[in-house]
Order: sequence, then structure tokens, then C-alpha cells
Amino acid sequence: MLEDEYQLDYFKENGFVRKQCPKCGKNFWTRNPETEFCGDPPCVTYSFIGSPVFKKEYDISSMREAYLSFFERHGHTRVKRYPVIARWRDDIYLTIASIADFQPFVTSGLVPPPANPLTISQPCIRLDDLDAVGRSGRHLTTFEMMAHHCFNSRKKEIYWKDRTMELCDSLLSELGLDLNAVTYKESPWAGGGNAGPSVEVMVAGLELATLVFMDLKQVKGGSIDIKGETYEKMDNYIVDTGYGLERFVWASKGSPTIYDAVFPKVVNELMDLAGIEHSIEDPEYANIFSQNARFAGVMDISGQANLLQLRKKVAESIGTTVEKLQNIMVPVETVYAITDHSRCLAFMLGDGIIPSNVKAGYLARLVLRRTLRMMKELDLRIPLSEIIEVQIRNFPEYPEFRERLDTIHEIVALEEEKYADTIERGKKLVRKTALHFKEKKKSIPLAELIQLYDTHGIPPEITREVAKEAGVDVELPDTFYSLVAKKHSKAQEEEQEKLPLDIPPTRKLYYEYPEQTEFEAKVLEVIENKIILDQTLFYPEGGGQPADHGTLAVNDFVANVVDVQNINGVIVHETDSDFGFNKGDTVKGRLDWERRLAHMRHHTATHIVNESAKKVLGRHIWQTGAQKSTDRARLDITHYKRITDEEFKQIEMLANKEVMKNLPVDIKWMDRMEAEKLYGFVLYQGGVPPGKEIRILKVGDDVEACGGTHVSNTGLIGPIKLIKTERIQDGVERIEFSAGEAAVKRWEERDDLLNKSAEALRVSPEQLPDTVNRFFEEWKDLKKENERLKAELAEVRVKAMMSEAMSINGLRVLSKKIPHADVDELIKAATEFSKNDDVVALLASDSGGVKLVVAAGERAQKMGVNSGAIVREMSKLVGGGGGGKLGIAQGGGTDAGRIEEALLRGVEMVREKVE
RNA sequence: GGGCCUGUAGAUCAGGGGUAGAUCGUUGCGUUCGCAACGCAAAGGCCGCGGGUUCGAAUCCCGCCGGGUCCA
Repeated sequence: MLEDEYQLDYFKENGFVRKQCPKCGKNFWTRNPETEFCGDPPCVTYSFIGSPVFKKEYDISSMREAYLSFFERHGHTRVKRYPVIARWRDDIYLTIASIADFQPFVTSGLVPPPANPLTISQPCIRLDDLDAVGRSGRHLTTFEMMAHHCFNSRKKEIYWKDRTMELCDSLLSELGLDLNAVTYKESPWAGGGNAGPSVEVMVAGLELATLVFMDLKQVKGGSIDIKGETYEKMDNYIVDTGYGLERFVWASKGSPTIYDAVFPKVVNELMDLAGIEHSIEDPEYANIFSQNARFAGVMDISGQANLLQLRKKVAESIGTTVEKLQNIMVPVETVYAITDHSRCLAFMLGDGIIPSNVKAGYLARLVLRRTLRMMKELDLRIPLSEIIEVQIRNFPEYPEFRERLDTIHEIVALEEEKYADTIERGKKLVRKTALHFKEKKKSIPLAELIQLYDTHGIPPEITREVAKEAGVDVELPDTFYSLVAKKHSKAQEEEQEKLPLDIPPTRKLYYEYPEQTEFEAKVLEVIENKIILDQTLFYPEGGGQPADHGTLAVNDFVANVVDVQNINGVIVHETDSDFGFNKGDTVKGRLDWERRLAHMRHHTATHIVNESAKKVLGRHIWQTGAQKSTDRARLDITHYKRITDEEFKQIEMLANKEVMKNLPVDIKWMDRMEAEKLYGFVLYQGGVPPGKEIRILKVGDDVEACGGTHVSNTGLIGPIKLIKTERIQDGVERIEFSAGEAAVKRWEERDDLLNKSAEALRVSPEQLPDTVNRFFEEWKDLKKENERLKAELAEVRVKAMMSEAMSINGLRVLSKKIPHADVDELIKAATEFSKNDDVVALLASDSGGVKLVVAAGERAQKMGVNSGAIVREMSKLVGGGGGGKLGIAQGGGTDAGRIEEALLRGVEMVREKVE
């Protein structure tokens, strides 16, 4: 379908030929007519290992510099990298490609790019192939995607395919590659709602780069069909290239694995620590790894079965057994993986991800725990944070990470501790589970394994190990993790509300006149009880700020506004009645100003509390959510431990100091790119607003993109009272607070509570803590004293009553009502009686209805006296129920008038049994 | 955002409608010149909090608070 797309002038003018690969059938372009295959594994295997393809060796930073400066020389502007956590996006957590930096607003044409054309080296994280990292020789979780991007529109084209190919050729040639060795493989690309032709740059079996020409967008019923989806041409068309920095370095060195090429220092250091001989200079040793990388390059090694296949092939080729190979490979592969993962963590934590059990934080924890597990396998007894520090010290080009070292150490140490706790707890649980199944002489079933992992986080490998020690087998299939994944059903997507009509965006008077409470407007549309105006003061729900309420009036008709929503720029007012408005009417709107003012106070206060929290707790604090109301607000922030009382007070004090400075609240609209350049992504605390222009709000040191309504000076907020902190998720703290009148009310409520409590105890509020303590202690003492006395009383009663026992067939049977005695007393007395093995005691009391207790001595039990059965029968008579064991039972009911009757029935039952 | 597990003595945990338990630790006594070990004994519990069901709730149900964990 896209065949024409690849017929480039550049190819024709430079003597390229188009060929079809006889193995995979794909088309490719090459300068060398002798080239037979497409150049992509599995059609070919790696040939660069041991024979580098460039004229000299590069390390990461020299290769990066070579690339960026090449494109600078060729008219591109160098752009700073973006964080690995994609804070400007709400659809992905991690930055997975350089183009992700410019989605969605630059690629859609809404916002101009920071430069055009531009070049960048963007660190990316992809966790899709975690299992292959370390083993395949080429997979990494973290890599830098070097790229040049060019954003064209129908009005203005910078350059397109020919120039892109030309640049690629010249870059490779400048690096010293023989251009005959390159094949450009045709490979249509589609992803994330876009598509286009693309070319894979293959050298010596390695895909060095992908050049994507994104010019299609997914449209229902579009004219172009790719893989079952339909697309249309876009007005903007984008050169989206991706050059793998690490692969370029690898190709320049020709080392057996990418890991040895990219971070030789860290690899060697870890090998030493793990006591592994690692000499890639040793030809025999190097051969094993290059064979492994070669074979791994052409096959899918996910899953144990596939891995075993790989091992077999490699073992065959070097003439050894799988077992011997395994012994050599596994520890080295583990070191590779640890090296990779620790670099990944350096980026994650360096860019401010807090490990957690949700969202991006979960991914950080996943990698972190994986790493700890592997370190344990190798018996590496150094803190993980030290390895991460080594990584960070190895990136002089990322000075921002070094500033965060202290926090990173603390976070990782805490995580290590937490994980150790989880495992320790887990092992105990496994032992218990194992014993349970051992008794049944069964192996631990899969369901149990999933349960252990799913709810307690115990990896199945550990379960197996611990169970083995207990002598129990475990069913552990290769596909374990995917089975777990399958168990969790997918969350369904939320559908966005759409307007059926084409209506221009509403003029937002609430931004223009933030202090105004009344306005006039024209009715543009009425849909049942929903009204759309040409302009409005009503703030629609958004940014955690609830919608304004108030009234809309035409002549004498007044309707209450109960909800306001912003649907793609059109403000929709929902009223409590659906008649009285017509298209073209002029309406008078009036805000519920008390409500709005409370919202404004809480909103501005939220910014202040957020900034105060950052100052007190550290710069790793990010807002993950916020909600305001008239009487309180809550702010969710990332933090790796609980906020202490001390910190709580400091945040509160700092926030109030900001209020008392009476700082102006500065609001202005700014160009998005300019604002990002000036302030960075800290702007996006409350989410990412759409559009070219964004509204920037400055309060003291806090700068955020914010669409909410605010007071004009911090002094207008009034007092801020922090109410409490709550840990809503691991790694996320929620701070609740009230501002303005609501804060004063909060204090009053507190005072009331305090005063009422103090009054109840007849003390002053100051004495309350001591007094409460004293009362509690005394209450405990009295309770104990009471227990003791009851026991004593029981003993006395028993002695006094023993003479009243009647004799039934050699048993002493005692039936007695003890007025006002509670259950405890009855039980104590009954137990005392039944210590004599020929005694049966039937006791009753009228406290709180009827209480019954029956106890029988051992000999009585042997003769057939069943306390439980007797109590059940007796209880029925008094309108209740009861039960218990042979020796002791209790019950009760509500009908105190029939106690005597019940006791008689009890005695009768004993008689029936023993006579 | 959606699940699941969990909260009992200072610590680790058992019990899972019918008198709150075990082990370690603590204290006292015995043994010892002293310590360890051992023997005997004791102290130590709002069974997370609040409601509900029940004659009766640590136990069952609901809500809240705390801890853990998996998935997206």
C-alpha cells in the first residue's frame, strides 16, 4: 500500500537499488547490489561483534556529542532533554521515545515546537522486555534516543524524506561507516493514533535507527488502510527519527554485549564484587558471549522454554553442555541486568519518581525490587543505593541527579528495608502454607502461589525455595506472571462527553473579571435544562475546583445554576428547571459569591501549602491531585515516608507566613514552550492544560499552570489550618486543610470538642490530657479489681451453696437463681462448681433479661450430662438461645418471669439423662 | 483508579460465636561465689475505632483509621 512512499529521489540519484528479502519478503534499499537480505535478524545475524563498524570507538558521551553537534552543524537546534517521567502527559507514565516530548500539542500543530528543526538526546525507559535484559546482550530498560525532528505543515515545509535520508547517510559516513554496509528497510509504522512510512537503518545485523515519516492520523472511515485501522493524511507531517545511542556505541566497539560497550566500568566493578571472572579480552570467554548475543539477536527469548532453546544453540556452537553454559552465563547475565536496572533507577529517582504501589512509582518499585532480588542471587552485600550512586557519578552530563543524592540514598534504603520486611513476612506465611499442604500430602497448588504473590507480594521463586526447605513441592509454570496479569481485568475507558452542536468557545468572564459577581449574556443554545451562553462568569468544574453556583434570570424567571461544565471550551450551565429560556434571550447571571470566594481561598491556599510542603519535605514533592470545596481542601503529594507532627506544624506555619506577607497573586497567559523553558515541568502540578497558551499563576515562590480562580493577594485567604495528613497510597500523602472562614470554624469546632470533653470531667482543658490518662489508668485498675472480686465472690458463693445441692443418682445437682449477677459471675461460679467432678450447676440471673449458665463436672459428663443441650433447651423457655460445650455452656433470653420454669426444666433434663 | 490480604500481651503470632491463649522478652523466687542455663511463679490485653446482627461478638456484617500487596 505504502510502496510509493519509498520511491525517493535521493535513493534514485545515489544509485540505490530496491530489493526484496528472500527470507522475509520485506523490501529494502541498498547501494550494494550484492546485498541479498534485508539486514534485519533473523534474516541475518550480527556481524559487528569483534569487528566494529565505525572508524573509532566512542563512549556514551562522545557519541552523543558527535551526534548532536553533527545535526547542529546541519541546521538543527539542540534541545535539552525532558525528564524520564512524562509529567506533561496523562496517557503514559514514562518517556518512551523522543517524540513523546512533543506529544500531543506539538505534533497536533496546536503548539509550535521549541525549535524547528531540532535535535535532542532523550533518555527513555521501556519496561516491556524486562525478562530479556541482561540475557539477550542487547536489551536495555533505559536508553537514550538520539533524534532529529522536523515539524512540517502544508504551509511551510522544512524538509521531508529525502533530506532525512541524506542526513542519515552523511552522519554514518562521517562516523566512518562504509555506506555499502547499510540497508534501509521499508517498514510502515503505526502507533498511538498516528502512522506513516518508516525506514529501519540496518548495519551488520543491528538496527541502529528508525526514521519515521509521520503523516497519517487514525480516522474512522479514513481512506488509507493499515493493519485494519483506517487513516487520513494530516496537515502536519513530522520527521520522527530515533537513533539508539547505546547501539551506536556498541557498534563502534564491537564488544560481545551492549552492556560491556555502554558501562564497562560499572560492569567490571560489580563482577569483582560478585567474585566473577569477567575478561572479555579472553577470546574463548568473549566467544561465548558473542555467540550468545548473535543467537539471541535472532530469536525471541521471552519465557523459559525459549531461553532453553537459546542455551542449546549456543552450547552446540561452542561445543559444551547446556549445564556448563548455564553456570557461566547466569551470574554474568545477572550482573548485566543489575547494571542496567541501577542505571534505570538512577534516572527514575533522579527525575523525582517516588517508589510507590501506584502509577509511575509502582514501576520504580518493580525495577527496584527486581534488582534487589538479583543482588541477593549473587550474594552482593552492598547497599543498592551505592550502585546507583556509582551510576550517577558516571553521568557527569546529568549534574541534576547529584543534587538529589541524599534523598535517593534515603529512598532506596527505605525501600530495601520495606522489601526485606515483606519477604520476611512472606516467608513465614509460605512456611505456614507449606505445612498446611504437607499435612494433606499435596503440593502447593498454582492458585495458592498466585494468591501469595498477588496479595502478599511474595515472588513464586521464593515460595518455591521456602517450600522446598519444608519438603513440599510447588507447581510453577513458566507463564506464571502472565497468568497473574490475566487475572486482573482491564479498566474500561471513560468516554468524554461531546456536544452535538457546533458552538464557538464561551468567553470566560471569570478570568477577565475575577472579582465580579453579576453579568449579562446571550443565550446561544438550550438543551433541556442545559444552557449555553456567549459569555459567563460561572467557573466550570476543573482543576479540583468545583463549579460555581448561582442564578440565571430572564425578566421575572429565575433558575438556579446547579452545575457548570467546560466541554472543549464551551461552558454548559445546568439549571434546576428546564423551561423559561429561549435562544436569543438576554439573561442576567448572578454568582453565589460566598461559595466562589471560599473556593478561591482554598485554591490559592492549595498552591501555598504545596510550596510550603516542598520547602519542608524536599523538592521531590509533586502534587498528584487536589480537591477543593467550600469548607476544606485536600492536596495529595508524593513523599516517601509519613509526614511527622513536627513537619506538619512547620508546613502550617510556613503557609500562614506566606499569607501574612500579603503577596500578590500574579496571573498571566504565556506561550507554552516559553513557560516550560522558563519554569520547567514543575508547572504541571495539577495536570496538563491543553492549548498553545497556558495560564501561569505565581504565588510567592510557587509557579504553576492553573486554570482556577484565585484571590488577588495571599492576605485575602485568611488563616490556613491544616487538619490532618493521611497516607492514601504508599508514597502519596494527603494533606487536608481549611482556609479563611472555614479555618476559623475549624478552630471553633476544635475548641468546642475540647471544652465539652473538659466539662464532662469537670476540669479545665489544660488538665485534660493528664486527667484522661488518670481516668483511663484507674478504669483499668478497677476493671482488674472487679475481676478479682468476682472470682472471690464465686468461690464464696460456691461454698455457701454447695449444701443446697440435690442428689440425683449419685450426682450433686444445683439449680439456683442468683439475682443481678452478670454472665461473668455466673460462669466463674459454675466453673468453680464443676471442679468437683460429680457436680452439675444450673445458674440463672435476671440481669439484662435472663442469663443462664450450666456447668458439669467430668463424671457428670461421662454419665451423659450435656451442658450445651441443657442450656439450649432452657434458653428456649425464656425466649432466647444458647449453647456451648459439654462441660460449660451459656445462654439467655428476655423473659425473666420464666426463670424458675427454665431451671426446673434443666434439672429434669439432668434426671432424664442419668436415671 | 480497580482488586485482594491484614490489625489480638513489649515482640512474633495462634484462636475465628460461648471463661482471651502460646513462645520469646520483663519481674520475683529457687539453684549459684557470680553469670549463663534450668525449675517455679507473677505482672502485662478497650482483641485498631465506631455502628449493626445476636441471649451472647476478638470472632459475622457495615463504615472509618492504620499496615501490606498485586494490576492498569
